[in-house]
Amino acid sequence: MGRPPCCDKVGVKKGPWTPEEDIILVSYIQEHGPGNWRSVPTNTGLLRCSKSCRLRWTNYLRPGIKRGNFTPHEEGMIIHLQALLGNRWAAIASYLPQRTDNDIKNYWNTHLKKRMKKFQTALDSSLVSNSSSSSQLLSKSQNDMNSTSLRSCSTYASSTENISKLLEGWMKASPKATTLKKDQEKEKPSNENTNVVGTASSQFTQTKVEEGECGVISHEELENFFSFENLNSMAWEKSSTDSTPQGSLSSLNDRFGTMTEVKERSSNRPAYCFSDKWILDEESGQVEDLMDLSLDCCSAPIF
DNA sequence: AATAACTCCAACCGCGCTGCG
DNA sequence: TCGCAGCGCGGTTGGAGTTAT
Repeated sequence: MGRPPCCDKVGVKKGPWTPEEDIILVSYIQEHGPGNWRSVPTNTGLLRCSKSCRLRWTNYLRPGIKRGNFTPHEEGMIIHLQALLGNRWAAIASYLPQRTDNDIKNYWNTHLKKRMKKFQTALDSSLVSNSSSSSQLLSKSQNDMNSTSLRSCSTYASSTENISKLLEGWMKASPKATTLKKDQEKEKPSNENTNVVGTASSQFTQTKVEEGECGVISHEELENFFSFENLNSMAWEKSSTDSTPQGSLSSLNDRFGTMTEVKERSSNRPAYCFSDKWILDEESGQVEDLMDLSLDCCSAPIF
């Protein structure tokens, strides 16, 4: 039943990629550009399935990928976006242009989810006892945040970075790359914030705009939705109910209908929807504001 | 020093969506 | 309209590395 695995073929290699394989893949993509993954294994002689090639490229070899060292700001973005979008890692990743969905997903699962859970427990007990230990909580949580974000990453990543750097040089020189860049440029909304967010973000923005995700939502509704109370309750809901996106996403759906419904309802698409703007605005400091707000509101930090 | 327990992340798997013939 | 191929996404896993005992 179901589709047979794409890597079922005998002779298809699995497991970690070697630098040699990376070079072969990168060279091929340099020549032909990313895409048409089906033909990659046959044309390169790599004993990998197309899926594996695509994954390796998108998650590690693609130029411009930043690895390890999530900044507190990035963490804040992830936490808010996760609360807002649920486990839609690709969507979240589009707001963090240098991070891959896999990276964000891993980081959430290994660091942030635990921390949120831990914090919620602490918050619950502090609310019950109505103690005034919030400042201690804050400093501890902040220390935790800082120490984790200072951690570095895998060993092979460095050689991957080298390949990426080599590739960046090619991206600048290659006419294909220029075309690609142009295409991405076209997707950029004409908003001054875009220079911060980058192409991946604009891609998502466009996707969202195409979906008409926000077109029918009133500004007021969204402001209510993004109010601290909602953000917080969603975040806590989320962190306490395993990893299903239902908590926050269903909140969204309850209020605004499913993506499909919204898509169906909307044909007039704003260049920017409110949630985009809100998130983009975070780049200029709203995350910090919200964090401050959270302290004021319930005497307890988000992290 | 040995090893058990734990953490982290690269890679895999399966499913859904989309486009095409 | 249907079936298939290709691609993208999210969940899960395996194993290397790290820490605790």
